[in-house]
This record gives sequence, structure tokens and C-alpha cells, in this order.
Amino acid sequence: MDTNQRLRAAAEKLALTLAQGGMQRATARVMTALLYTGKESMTAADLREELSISSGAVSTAIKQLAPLGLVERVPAPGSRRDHYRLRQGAWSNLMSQQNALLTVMCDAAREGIDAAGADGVTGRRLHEMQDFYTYMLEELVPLIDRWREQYTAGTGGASAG
Amino acid sequence: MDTNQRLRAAAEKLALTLAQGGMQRATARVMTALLYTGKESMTAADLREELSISSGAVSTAIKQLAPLGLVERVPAPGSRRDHYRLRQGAWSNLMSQQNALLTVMCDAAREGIDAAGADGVTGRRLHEMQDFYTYMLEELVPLIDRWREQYTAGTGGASAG
DNA sequence: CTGAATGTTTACAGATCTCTGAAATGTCTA
DNA sequence: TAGACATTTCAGAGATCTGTAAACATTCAG
Repeated sequence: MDTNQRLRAAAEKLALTLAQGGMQRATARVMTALLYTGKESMTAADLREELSISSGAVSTAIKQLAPLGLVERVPAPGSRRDHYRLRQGAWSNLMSQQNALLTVMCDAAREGIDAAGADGVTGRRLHEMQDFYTYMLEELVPLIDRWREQYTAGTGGASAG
Repeated sequence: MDTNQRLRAAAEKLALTLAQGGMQRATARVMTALLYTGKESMTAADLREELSISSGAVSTAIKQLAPLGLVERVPAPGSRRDHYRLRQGAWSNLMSQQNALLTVMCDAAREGIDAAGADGVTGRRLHEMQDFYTYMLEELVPLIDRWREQYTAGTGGASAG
């Protein structure tokens, strides 16, 4: 099957992009493997084999992906192995997690102003920074929330577009 | 002066955050040095001394920051040395640059659908991904544009908030 | 309770990336 | 054109990070 190879290639390529964005490499590969798999869910052994990585790496990857809401453990019916799958809304969760950085930037700006004072060149620069990140936070958070509502409304998935 | 030390500490802390977000460490330090300096602009030598890094590192940092629109070379009045300063709108430019990743994600989703087909579990997952990043692109780009207009309107800076 | 199968943790090896130091390049003055 | 000063480039040392292998813990069948 040639299609399978194309899928593998696409998965690896996307993993590379995610890695570029700060995600650990093996973690990104696990993520894209779960995205591109034809199965409903994959076991740790499946991932290990599919990606040719150690079980330790799989374990670490899951440990990183699960708390971010990107991947979830699925109750295995009749199997002792844990099954994992990409979570519904994974991408918006990923985005939210990146937004956490905006809060940090906002706080940093405020702290800077506290230390430097609101006047002078430094104060002015910090003020622009604070304004920007405040604006972004106020706009982005509701934006993502709106997406979530909108998407869970058309739960079927196929008709969501 | 104790204030100076507080500023240095704040700058370093922010640099660490930026580095966490993928920016090179020395590059991030140069960025925050330019943000926190009391001067209007800094020379490469200033940066080298302030941060205790080599001139090569400074050069590399500028080379990375300038194309992103975060830092600009300022015409030096009567000095042969180049002067640098944080650009107006640096933060929104940084954000825009991160948004470029959204486009990549969007394209990746489309390519995936091409390879996997729109039906089946894989197609459905990719579809959600595509929908999300399409939505984000459509919303985020105008959002930032709006900020830019809004901010350049109150050009003074001090009264911009 | 025992044994087997699976999942997790950790020290270490390998790879990767970053920064330094020095040479090369460029730019301006006289 | 020569000379001085500033910046850029680049090979290699150093630090950092990632993944593996193996020990350890846990869960479940019999």
C-alpha cells in the first residue's frame, strides 16, 4: 500500500513542525502517530513499533501529552494494555497552553514597570508590551472558547465545517 | 543603585521565558537588554559588555532579531558604531511570526486529508485540525492588524493605553 | 501467593545545539 | 591607498538535551 507510506511521511513531517514549535521530538511523533493512525486508538506497544522508539520514550511522551489535554487514555475493552487516542479538541487545547505564555509576558511587563517606573524610555517600552499582551489575552481566550462551543455543538464532526 | 539590579534581574527572567518559547538564549538576552535599557539605543559593544557575551553572539542575535522586525538598526549620529533599538510594534511582530506556524499547520492538515481521504477516523481527525487552524488564522490575523492600527493611532506612546 | 506481562523511572551515551575566540571582511578617515 | 576600527563569519569547545537500556513497580491470571 502506497497510501500508508504517504501517511507516514505526512505524519513525520508534521511531527517535525511540532518539534520546531518546542515540543519534544519523540512526543511530537507520538502525537502525529495518533493523529494519522487508521485505528480508533493505539497501545503503547503499537506506538513503540510504529515509531521504532523505546517503550520509555512512549511513556514519557504520553506523560507529557496527557496533562495538556492532547491525548487521553481510553478504557481498553478486554485488553490489559492501555489504549491511547487523540483527544477531541486537542488542537484548541494546544493553543490554550501556548496562550499561557501570554499571561507570563503580561506579568513580566507589569513587574518590569514596577521596577523601572512608568516614565522614561524603559517604562514606555514596557507599557507597549503590557498593552499588547493584555489585548491579546482579552481577545484570544474568548476566541478559543467560542471555537469550543461552536465545535462541540456540531458534535458529529463531519458537519462541523 | 539597587534599581539597576532589579532591572537586570527582570530582564534576565524575561529572557528565560522567551528562550523557553523557542528563541535562542543569547538572542533573547539581547532582546530584553534592549527592552530594559535606559538608553534610547545600544551599540553592539554595549550589548557585549552588558551581557558578558562575545561580539559574535551579538552579531548573530541581531541577525536573527532584525528580520523578524523585533529590533532595528538606528542611524548613528556622529558615531561609527551601529546602534540598535527595540522596534515599535516588536511584540505584535513576534506574535505574527508565531502565527506563521498556524499556516503551516493548516497546510499540513489539508495535505493529510489529501493523502488519507476525508472519510474514516483519520480523515475526521484531520478535518477537525483543519477547521481549527483555519478558524484561528481567519480570526488572529485581523486581530493583530486591528491592534496595529489602534496603536499607531496613539503614536505618542505615553498616551497609547 | 506466584509468575508473567505491561508500564514507569533513571543513569548514561549519543547527538544536537550554542557560544566563544580568532581570522576575515567591510567601512570610514586622512 | 593605507590604516584603524567595527562587524561578520566559522571551526571547534562546551553545555544541553534526548532517547535508550535496564532496573524497578504494578497489575492481573491462575
